[in-house]
Amino acid sequence: MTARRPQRARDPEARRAALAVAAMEVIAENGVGRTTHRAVAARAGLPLGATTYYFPTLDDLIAAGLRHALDGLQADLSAWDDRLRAAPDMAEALTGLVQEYLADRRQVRIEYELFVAAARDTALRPLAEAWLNDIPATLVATVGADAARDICALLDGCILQSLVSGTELDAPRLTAAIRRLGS
Amino acid sequence: MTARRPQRARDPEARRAALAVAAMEVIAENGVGRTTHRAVAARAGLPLGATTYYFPTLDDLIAAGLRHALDGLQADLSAWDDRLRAAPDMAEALTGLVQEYLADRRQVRIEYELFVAAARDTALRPLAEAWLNDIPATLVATVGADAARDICALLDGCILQSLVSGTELDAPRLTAAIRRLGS
DNA sequence: TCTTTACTTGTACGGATGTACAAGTACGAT
DNA sequence: ATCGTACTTGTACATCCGTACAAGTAAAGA
Repeated sequence: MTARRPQRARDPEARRAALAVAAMEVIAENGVGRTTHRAVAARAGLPLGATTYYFPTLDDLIAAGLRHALDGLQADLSAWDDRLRAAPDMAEALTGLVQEYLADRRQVRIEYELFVAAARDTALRPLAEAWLNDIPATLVATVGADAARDICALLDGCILQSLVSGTELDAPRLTAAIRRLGS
Repeated sequence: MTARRPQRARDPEARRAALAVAAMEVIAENGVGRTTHRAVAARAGLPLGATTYYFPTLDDLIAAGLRHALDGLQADLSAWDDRLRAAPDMAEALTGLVQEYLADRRQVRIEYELFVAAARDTALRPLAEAWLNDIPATLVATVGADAARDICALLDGCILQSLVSGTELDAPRLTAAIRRLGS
């Protein structure tokens, strides 16, 4: 209408990214189901209209948030792989990485939000599968594809337990369990 | 106001239960975040006002739905334990039970809805922990508390993978992994 | 310089939501 | 029989929702 307020500097790509980040944060705090245009816009410090301009529908906005989170996770995973390759003891190294990962509960919550959302909405399934199937190459090279998959399942289960209970990880126990599965 | 429609037979306890069941179903289909008074009432075939009469707030209604689901899960778990005790091969029996469990995706989705909701809302945490800590006694008796916990984590991870990917469980691989973890 | 296009922003609108509540009704206690 | 209480039900209301859109503005190309 009137638009008295002066326009800010134009930087479409930065806006798109800021909205994706804000969406990710809102999802982590409120869950996919309670993520709204307005909450994301407020979090990004942008007007409501910006959300619909860059993301035609709410599902697109949520998908962008989840995709952004996934990018971060995959970057983490790549760094993990490097550190695993250099580690003297793979099982201990893996346990340590999981402990680090668990330090930021926000990120962990997002991961499981994605899984649950994907279980219900098939459109999100490729996104979730991408993360679930992204197994450290070094792990595969060391223990084989099957054992690597088993170990990842074990880690997912342990992460879930820790996330829900809010308790710390039992590191020695996890290390021992990894050793049993990898051989 | 006018209430022209004739009242139905009174059965408060049945109503409360029907609402909990309906809430559980809506949560499984739409997720905790998209569960509303109206959706639950419609599902239960009851008027909107019934929901707020029996459950003062929406959170109470959702908690009732989750609690109801949890009761069902724990009954299943108890049945599992009986069958485990009678099974000749514990690892194979466990795998079979997981396969049966995965047959009803609706129930599985609810479980993970509960976990994710509990991760965000501490009020739900005791509920989620109750399920997570409910480990078959027979398993504990056979392999010890630590290994039993490891195995449960592995199962949770495998269930998650199957839920997200929509694929079947790799039964022989899971059986072998369980054997490795059970010292 | 003028025009076109891409971006920004405030507002509008039909509909859904959580919750409150008044009006009506069965049923046990007296 | 009547009375009180617990239950039932329809409706009201303020608020929030997704989305649409018109008005305004920068920047690039002619």
